[in-house]
Amino acid sequence: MPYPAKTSPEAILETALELLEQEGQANLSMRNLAQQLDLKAPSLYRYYADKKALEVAMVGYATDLLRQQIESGIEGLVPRKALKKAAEIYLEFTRAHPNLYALTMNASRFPYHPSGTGKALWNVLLAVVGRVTKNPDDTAATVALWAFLHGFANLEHSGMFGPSGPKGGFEVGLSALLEGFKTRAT
Amino acid sequence: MPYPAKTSPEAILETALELLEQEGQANLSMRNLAQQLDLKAPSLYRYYADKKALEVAMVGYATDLLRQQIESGIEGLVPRKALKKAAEIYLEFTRAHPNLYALTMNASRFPYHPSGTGKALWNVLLAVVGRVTKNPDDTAATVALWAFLHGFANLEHSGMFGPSGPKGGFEVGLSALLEGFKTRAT
DNA sequence: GTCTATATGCGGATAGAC
DNA sequence: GTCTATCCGCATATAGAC
Repeated sequence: MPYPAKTSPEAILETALELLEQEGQANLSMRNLAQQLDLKAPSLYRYYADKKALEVAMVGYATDLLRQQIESGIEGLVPRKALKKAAEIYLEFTRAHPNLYALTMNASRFPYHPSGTGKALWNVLLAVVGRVTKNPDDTAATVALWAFLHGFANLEHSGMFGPSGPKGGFEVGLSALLEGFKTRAT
Repeated sequence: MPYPAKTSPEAILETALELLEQEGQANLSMRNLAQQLDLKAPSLYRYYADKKALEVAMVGYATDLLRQQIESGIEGLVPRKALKKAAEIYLEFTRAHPNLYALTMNASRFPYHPSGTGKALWNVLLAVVGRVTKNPDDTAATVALWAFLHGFANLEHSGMFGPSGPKGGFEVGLSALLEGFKTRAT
């Protein structure tokens, strides 16, 4: 008869995030998570209906955090600088939380849900790009930037660049896209 | 006492490739694979030491096939056209074999091995980009292109573009990169 | 609210008979 | 070369006692 409760939805979420980053997605099991919280696995189901519900919460946290970091990081910058800064923050985020980012983007398992935190993040990127291309709803250009950022982060995290590394590929690609987007504005 | 053998390394590999595309990576188990071949799982270990060895063979097949398709597809094209064509073939490949492509690029599990088929594929991309940037060893630009292609393919396959789709983002990004690469040549 | 015990299912891989 | 039988481990999730 433990009072008060030994845990909470927030504590579970926090611990899950830590466990994900430290042990990787493959080791994020309800058993391991419970162990970290000095609990047994069945107790977790009082707070999250199933594992997917917990993952949805984790993805929501991730997209919200990234959006916040970008929004505050680009404040007061002119369009071009803002886009570059947003790209850098995005990449830094994928480096700081590689497994959380992978979970977030591996979300083909979650049904598309337009009114989520992912939509808010998308809108921030859309606005940043729009200020450069002079088109506030430039889906195509935003998709292009997103693809580049995501691809670079993913290849880097997967170790696909090998021991020699990307050799300035990020800066070159970002500059080229910016150049192309400027042309697009005229 | 079955003579001749009921299977072969080649037949196993082929069936594994089919099974991967049809059922997805999660369902590619030694048991399922054996069933497709009218075998029992233990028999497979006579031909591949373990599952990882089989996956290595699959990745080798994928990178080799993609390299071949790009090489023959760009034959006789001028540099700019060749790069565009190579990018299109790359994307088409990821659409034709999404799960095989994912396995190939998910290869952080495989140790980096410079003398594999992946290196040959990289060299083709390097040459294609080099003809545009007038630098036969332009690692940075090749990384940028690769990141864009991989990112776009990955986001598309994950359903991250949502119901509205990428809205021309591929063409816009590719043109922007090409534009930037041309500038790089001067 | 947490626990033990369990249902149920999956996977990779091996030993040893035939 | 293929098989049966098995070991061993992992997982999500539930029932019901406390």
